[in-house]
Amino acid sequence: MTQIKESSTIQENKITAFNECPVTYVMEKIGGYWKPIILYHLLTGSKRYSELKKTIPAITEKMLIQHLKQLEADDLVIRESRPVVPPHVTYTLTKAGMALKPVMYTMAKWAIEQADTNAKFTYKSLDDFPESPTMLEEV
Amino acid sequence: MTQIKESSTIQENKITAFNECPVTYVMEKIGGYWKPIILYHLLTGSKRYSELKKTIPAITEKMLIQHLKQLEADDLVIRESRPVVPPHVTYTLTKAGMALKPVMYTMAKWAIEQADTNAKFTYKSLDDFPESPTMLEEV
DNA sequence: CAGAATCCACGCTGATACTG
DNA sequence: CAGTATCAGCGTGGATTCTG
Repeated sequence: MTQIKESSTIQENKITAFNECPVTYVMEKIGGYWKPIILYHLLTGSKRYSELKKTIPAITEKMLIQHLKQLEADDLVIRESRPVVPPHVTYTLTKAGMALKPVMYTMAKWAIEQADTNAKFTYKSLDDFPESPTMLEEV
Repeated sequence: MTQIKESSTIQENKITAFNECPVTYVMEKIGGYWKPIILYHLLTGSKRYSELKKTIPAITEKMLIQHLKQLEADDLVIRESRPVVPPHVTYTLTKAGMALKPVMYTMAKWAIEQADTNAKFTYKSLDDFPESPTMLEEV
């Protein structure tokens, strides 16, 4: 799954920025084309692998698996597999993953404010965002 | 300065995610190793090019210029150059750039909460974050 | 059903050298 | 002082094929 080499200058700088800048830290966790979308869908509750694939048709299996693995390694999601035939795997957000909700909400709010004239964001709008009473209070 | 080709599948998907997902939209604006750091320093007020370079020693000139140009193209910073010798160029945040403050604050807060045991983030902590009375209220 | 493995193209980043 | 130009390396994402 495309291992990351630990050497090389670019990784050095990545790690440096990662350690120095909390914003970069967040980017590393939820960056990439698909991670926000995956997280978004998991915010509404646990999902099976096939459900995620169905909900995000454009994503390739490799990308879905890869990002899910990264999210799992980052302790943002929990993978539960039942050793049955056919396989049954569900993905659930951890507490840290749930705590991302206000972060993503804040980002989404800014994005929509800045780009409201363009009427973009067919995928997610603030209205689509999963409701949570604690979501705004905790910010 | 490394033009982006408008074709290719990867850019297609990038644009798709960009249009569909506001979180990705934000990432595109403030993503990259250095942009958050640059923005962070500009949050404290306008800076000259040489000041930025001095404050962020690890960055190469190319990366600094490149990211500043992108930030300018994204209407996050304003570049003001005085046609004198020696050149005098200052960079200032736009309103949209200033509006990123609560976004970055929220992200930083999450990052620090998740990683507090590691005592990371020598560069920025919540204490270092520029104070602003409107910052928390608007969120 | 839920992956794993391989191959390859693209663009980002960095190093170095040069300029008005 | 404030940039530009060029070159090369690396990692990421995509397409395809295969498996328990």
